[in-house]
Amino acid sequence: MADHELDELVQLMRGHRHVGPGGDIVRAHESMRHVTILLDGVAAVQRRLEDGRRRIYSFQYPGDFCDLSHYVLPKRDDAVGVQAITDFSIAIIDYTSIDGLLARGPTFGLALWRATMLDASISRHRLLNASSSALEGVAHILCEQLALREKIGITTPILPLTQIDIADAAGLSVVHVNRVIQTLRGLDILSQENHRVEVVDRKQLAEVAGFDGLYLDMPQLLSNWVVQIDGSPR
Amino acid sequence: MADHELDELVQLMRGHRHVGPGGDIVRAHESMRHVTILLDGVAAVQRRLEDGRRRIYSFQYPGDFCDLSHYVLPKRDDAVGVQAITDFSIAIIDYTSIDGLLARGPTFGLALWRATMLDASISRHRLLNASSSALEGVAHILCEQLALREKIGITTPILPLTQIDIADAAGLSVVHVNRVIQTLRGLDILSQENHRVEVVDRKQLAEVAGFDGLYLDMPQLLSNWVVQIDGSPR
DNA sequence: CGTGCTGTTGAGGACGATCAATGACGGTGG
DNA sequence: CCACCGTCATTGATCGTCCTCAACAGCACG
Repeated sequence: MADHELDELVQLMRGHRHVGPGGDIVRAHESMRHVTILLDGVAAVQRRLEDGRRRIYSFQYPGDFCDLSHYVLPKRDDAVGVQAITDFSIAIIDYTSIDGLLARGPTFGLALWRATMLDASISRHRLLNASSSALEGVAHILCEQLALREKIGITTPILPLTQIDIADAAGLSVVHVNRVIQTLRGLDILSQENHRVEVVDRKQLAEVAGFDGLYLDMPQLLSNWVVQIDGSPR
Repeated sequence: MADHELDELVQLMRGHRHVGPGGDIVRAHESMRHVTILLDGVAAVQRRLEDGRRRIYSFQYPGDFCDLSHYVLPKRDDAVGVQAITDFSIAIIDYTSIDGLLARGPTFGLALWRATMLDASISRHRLLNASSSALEGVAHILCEQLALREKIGITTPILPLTQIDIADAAGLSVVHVNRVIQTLRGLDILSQENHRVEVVDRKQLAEVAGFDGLYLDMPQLLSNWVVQIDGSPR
């Protein structure tokens, strides 16, 4: 997508809003008339089960669309919601604006299609990952998050995720995630500091995880641009 | 997508081809200049790991596109391939033809985007499913396959999958899948006949699986039409 | 009539869940 | 300033699920 097309998209954004940690951005079972774009912060795409457990499908960073699926498949109700992990802010684009851009030519549609394909690809990758050990699984999630954050210019080795978040993303119990983290600390991959997930040896982490990173190699990413719009420090 | 648009698509198809069980339709690491459409038979979207194991991401039926992801993300190499489960035949559409249709207006692009979104949605569902028990997992896969087959007019209660296929799809060992199948037979959900997966009590199967089926409720499915084109019995 | 693939069965062991209790930290109100 | 509470992190013990290894039976194929 060329620069002037990004500009057009940006000009359609309206209604900035702030949300605190734990707040819902996209509630399940809610019908929408606009898509939401994450401007700053971290969010979890998740699903709540009847018994109160939750499953995190992916994490989102600035530049990600939160609820494109509702635009494409409005009837479908996955019971999938998006929840704030940290403080953050969002912008909104009306469906009618999207309609207009799509009608203009195939470029914009291709870009959105591509974004969805990437999501699907990452989901598939998660499936692969799911069948391996807990150590590998957790390490893989950490690698993936580091890589995703780096792509949008966030370079701290400290991840803003609680062990609960990691457990729900990895499909493990919190207790076991804790033990895995202890192990990673023992291997000098995570810092010794308690109450914090800080990666100190990324190379070894990638080795433990069997992390490839190729699947994140996104040609023509849709991200990278919101940073310029928002300009807020992170 | 309206009927006349489907017709256009059909007219762009060329190069029918037959493949035997076990054959590759889409090999990993291969660059393409066309997309492939499954006309008849069953295929597995899978990935081979270094150690020889394989992981099945999904099964495909007539009307499914085998390799849309290569069109959208040509650079990306997931090492994902498509393999024949049964005998089957395919057709081919050149990238240039797709380009042409996309340029014509947003309808076609939306349909393809939607198909991808559905894939992503099914992948996510699989992730949910993965964290539950083996019994639930296998039952869920069986339900899903029955539902998918029904959508395109296949109503036999006999699934053409080996226990190995099911194991690779569920992320379980073959041995354990066998035991789960024994259990399902004991519950009179599967037929007693060995060497065959035949569902006799679908309702109870759905109950065991916690199967919802809503996530397969595809508005404006891209399938259903190849059946009319090909006309071959199944 | 061997050879190979799928399915079946048994025994032992590793991994991760669950239950339960405690510690560390931050915020709130008396 | 301190007691109280909620959330997150940590640790121990026990138990169930599922994997691995190993052997064998049925069936198709040449």
